[in-house]
Amino acid sequence: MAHDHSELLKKIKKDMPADEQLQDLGDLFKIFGDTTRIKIMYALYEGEMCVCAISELLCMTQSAISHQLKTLKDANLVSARRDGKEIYYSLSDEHVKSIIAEGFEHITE
Amino acid sequence: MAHDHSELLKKIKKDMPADEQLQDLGDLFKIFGDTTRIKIMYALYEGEMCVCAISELLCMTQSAISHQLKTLKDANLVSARRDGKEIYYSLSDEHVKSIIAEGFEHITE
DNA sequence: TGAACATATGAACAACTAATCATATGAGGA
DNA sequence: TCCTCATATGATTAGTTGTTCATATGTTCA
Repeated sequence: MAHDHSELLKKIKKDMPADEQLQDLGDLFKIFGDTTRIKIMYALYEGEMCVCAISELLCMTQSAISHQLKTLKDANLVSARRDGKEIYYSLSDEHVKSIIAEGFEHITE
Repeated sequence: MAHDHSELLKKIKKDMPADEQLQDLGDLFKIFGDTTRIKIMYALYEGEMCVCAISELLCMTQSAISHQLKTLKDANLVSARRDGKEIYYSLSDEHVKSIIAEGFEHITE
């Protein structure tokens, strides 16, 4: 197994977050790693929208959007509120925007 | 196709980034959406490391690590430098850290 | 030059994911 | 109560992804 790294590895292991946190972090970014979901989150930047408005905006079926909204909701990235027949979704917190903003900085340089 | 949203949609479409950028953004986050890659990037927080040190740290095969390093390199998230037989990888820029930091904030609240 | 070491790479496969289709749930109005 | 509209959900499937295995490339040293 190659030359000796034990000194370096010992130090790095100390500073690394726990495996479970790294897993959660990966799971979080996985959710941002889909264009449809990114678009949904962007659409909600200015405020809440009902499902059919989102699906019209993205030119995708209501079912596809609903599935993705469920994913986003399960990850606590969006929240839902019912008003009559419609259900309005909105961003859960400001983290969504700041995460996207950081990503944006990287691709536009 | 449901009730009328044209006013709202028109406004939102104006403020949305171009499709291509949203695609790039999704592709970027997709790379962060894997625990192995997250761990590699974290390992490089303190400085460069050679491939076999990383594979030893993560207890994974050299091949698996090499494949992931290629993914990271293709996305300009890490850079490589050869020194003799070894190849040392390091983070390409500070964006990596700030993106991860933002994600971390979300999961630790 | 040849052996040993470090890394890269292509093919193959299992696991996962996102969209689709069909259908279920749930609310409002006639 | 029945019909319609808005949304949710389960099953299926095509496409994608991460790891493994085998092997290739490239460097050092004797």
